[in-house]
Amino acid sequence: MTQEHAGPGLAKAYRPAEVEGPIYERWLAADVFAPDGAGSRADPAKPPFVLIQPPPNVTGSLHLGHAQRSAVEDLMTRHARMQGRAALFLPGLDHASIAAQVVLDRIIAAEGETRASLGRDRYLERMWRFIGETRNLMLAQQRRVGASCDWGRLRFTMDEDSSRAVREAFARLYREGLAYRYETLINWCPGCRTSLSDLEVVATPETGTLWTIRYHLLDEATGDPDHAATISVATTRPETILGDTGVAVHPDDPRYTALVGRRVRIPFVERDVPIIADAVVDRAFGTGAVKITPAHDTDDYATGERHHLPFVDVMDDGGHISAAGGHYAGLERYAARQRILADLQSAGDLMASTPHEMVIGRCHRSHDVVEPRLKTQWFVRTKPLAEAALRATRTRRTVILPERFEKVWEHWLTDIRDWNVSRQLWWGHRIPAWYCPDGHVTVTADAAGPAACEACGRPPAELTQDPDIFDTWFSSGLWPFSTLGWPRATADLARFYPGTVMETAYDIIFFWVARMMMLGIHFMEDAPFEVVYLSGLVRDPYGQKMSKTKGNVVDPLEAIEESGADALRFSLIHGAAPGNDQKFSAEKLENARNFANKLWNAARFVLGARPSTTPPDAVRSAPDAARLGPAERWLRSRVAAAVVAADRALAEYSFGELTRVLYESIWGEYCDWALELAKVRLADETLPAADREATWWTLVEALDTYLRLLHPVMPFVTEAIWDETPRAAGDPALLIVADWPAAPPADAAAEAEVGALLELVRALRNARSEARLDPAAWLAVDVALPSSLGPAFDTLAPALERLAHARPLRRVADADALRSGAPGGLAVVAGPIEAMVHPLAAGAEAAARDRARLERELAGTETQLDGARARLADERFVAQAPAAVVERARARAAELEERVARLRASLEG
RNA sequence: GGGCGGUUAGCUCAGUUGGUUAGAGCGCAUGCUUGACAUGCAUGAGGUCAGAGGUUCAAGUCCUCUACCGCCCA
Repeated sequence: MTQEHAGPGLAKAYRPAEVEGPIYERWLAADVFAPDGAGSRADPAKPPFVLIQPPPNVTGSLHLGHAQRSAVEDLMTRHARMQGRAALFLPGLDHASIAAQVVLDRIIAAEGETRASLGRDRYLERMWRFIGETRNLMLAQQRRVGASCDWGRLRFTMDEDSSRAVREAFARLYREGLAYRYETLINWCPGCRTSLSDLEVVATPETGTLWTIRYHLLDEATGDPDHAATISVATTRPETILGDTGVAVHPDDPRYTALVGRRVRIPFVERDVPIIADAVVDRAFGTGAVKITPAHDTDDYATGERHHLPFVDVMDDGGHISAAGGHYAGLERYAARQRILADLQSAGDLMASTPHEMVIGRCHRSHDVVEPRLKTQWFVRTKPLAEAALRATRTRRTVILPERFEKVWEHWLTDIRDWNVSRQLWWGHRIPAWYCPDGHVTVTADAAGPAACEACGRPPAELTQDPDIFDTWFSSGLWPFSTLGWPRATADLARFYPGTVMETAYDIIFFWVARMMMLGIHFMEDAPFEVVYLSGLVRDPYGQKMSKTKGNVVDPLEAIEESGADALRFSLIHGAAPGNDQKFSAEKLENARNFANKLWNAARFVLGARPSTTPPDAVRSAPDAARLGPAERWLRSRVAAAVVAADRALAEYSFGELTRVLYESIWGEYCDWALELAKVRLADETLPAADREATWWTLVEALDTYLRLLHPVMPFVTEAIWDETPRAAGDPALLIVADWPAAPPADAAAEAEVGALLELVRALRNARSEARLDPAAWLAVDVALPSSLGPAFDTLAPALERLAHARPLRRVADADALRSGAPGGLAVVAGPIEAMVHPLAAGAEAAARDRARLERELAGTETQLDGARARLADERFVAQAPAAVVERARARAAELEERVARLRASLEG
């Protein structure tokens, strides 16, 4: 594409598939994505713009949510780049520890393998092979969306730099006493065979069963069970009977006072346990007596600690009963439950069973019921870190958008509990802790491991590394600085930390944003970003979350192939507000595609309408102000308004507003009016060439500005058109690095004059339509207008004729002259302008319809006038409202009065 | 149990610090092969802004309560 082929060189319809690929290649070749690339035009005096991409999970293809977020991230990056800031959009991929294992487990299952059959080393090999395949696919998808990432700085959460950062971060936390190893009750997923953080457990309301079970008290004399003396307990989990080490009642419960201190025999495991009194027991629940299983229940754990009860773990890692469960050993936990219930039944000790509404914790990956279990795990002490994160948001060092999320942020960080970072998985960062046979712990950031046991000096050969890996969010939490080279003191780290914006979906605000804030502030002594922009979720047209299992996932590539990347981006940004979910629909996509096509065709017209006197390679400069007509001045003023509105929307991160402004300006003003007004003038050979040139340059200037404003949202089509658009001196070769436009001054007079004349065109069209006159007929129209509009009218009359399909459009002296002409005309009132349309053949029917139209208009206007008068009659309004508001109300009332008078005159005349 | 959000045209959604006549897209109706575009053009119909109360000269917008829908935390 070259300038010589401008206009005619553009195809009749915009075909994104032919345009997008080559343009992306040109951007890459020009090296404009990197803030320090050869093609960068960044001003070193301006602050850099840094957006580290939330790394998508490397496990699969991208969905519409990714496309939406890439679009928003890219929009911000491109805007900043055009403002002359060094803009870093750093891409990445996440190894997604547990999520990846779930995916790979499914794949190898289809191959007849299991994690166990492969073993750790071969499993990890298989994983690297798998992500080698998905990785390139995912990166290609991002390019198709148009993301202007600095691919040279691409990072992976499992690459060497990230590993170094993870080891260093953990070693420092350990030294500072912020990481510790401890045995306690943790969340265990038997399906994933790993512990989970509290966030990964999903509280699920379910209807279970509450069973009442009878335990036999021991005869105090013989120590044998007394078949007559029993205590009944209520439980939803009979299988945990095997781990019971106590029965508890409320200390003030008279039903049981006499039993406290007695012992009962736990059936099947034949364990004798005490009846204890503890205020934690809810007397109203079940029988008022509860079994205590300290190793399998959070509340029981605390009770067990208070009363020094033994902790008996009766399950294994796969959720089967362990050897501690006697002859139930080996049974899956729910099978064991059924067997135990049956055995209780036959023993006569199952007293009742009732449906019970309860909340069950399930694994957010596998949906297995999470088992509380006693395990030794690594924890991060979060309290001090969370306080620092709260300070950052409270002082507005970091702002969360939309602001309402700051409330949940406050709440969660205030009540935060320590973070279990150990996972019993294979795919992830190995915990850099080594244990010696004496139980000493050595933590080191050294990739080679410790030189000796820190405590007793035993050689490395006698030390064993912790088999566990880190929660995937631990490495993610370091992302804002690990990506920049930390812990090494790199130039990137100095220049690009802290970042500017963190864009992510609101559903991972705790998983991720909170951890980045905590760890960023801790290690870098400054919050990792200025703004947290939380996107909503993209749902299907019915409001459902998109998921592979539901089969309602829309592949962004399909949408791109169908309608183009720009259309997809626009449709995902248009009408969306931060933090609000949005439904994706084919109609929105189609509308966006139509918009791209509209812009394309407008450009095709403008570029093809170059006056013959203007050379094809002419350098663009501001049009000659002395030769601008009212339409040109009007357009320039409207463009200025668009720049102001776009700047405002961007400053407020209101990207839906940005697209709304641009759509309305480009389609509703530029295409619908400015181009149509210009057509006549451009074709008018009687005008001096310089006038026609000034008109054309005004159109080109406006197009150029719109392209710049729209580029961050629709980068491909704008770049393609700009390639054909005359450049100004100093413009770069590519729009992506062109300057963001500055708003030219507004022209209030031109806006008022042309605005009134366009209103006349609308009123004439309306009159013709309402009277059902022949749409093809050129109708003679007389116009009476205030003298202030005279010059603009005279200049624009030929264009107005064309737009209203009215010819001749004659200016008459005043309204009386209007009515003194031939009878049978249709009266039209448009603001301060009055007109009389003369139908070719005066029909009684048309006249009647026209009368009805005028009467409707009069009635509506009178209603408005009544309202305006009532308002002004209110003394309190006049006294208390701001003077400007009152003034506007007065002007409004005066205008309505005039309008009513004109309509009345028209009806009478 | 605690908290947050939503309820605006047939559908999907915007709506700035309260201030003219509440907007858009799609859909609908009536027309139009007007030389950039039928992926288009013109005109039109369609809303007591969930309900009730309050603050204010003025409320879709602020406050209180209610109903329904959704989400988060426990």
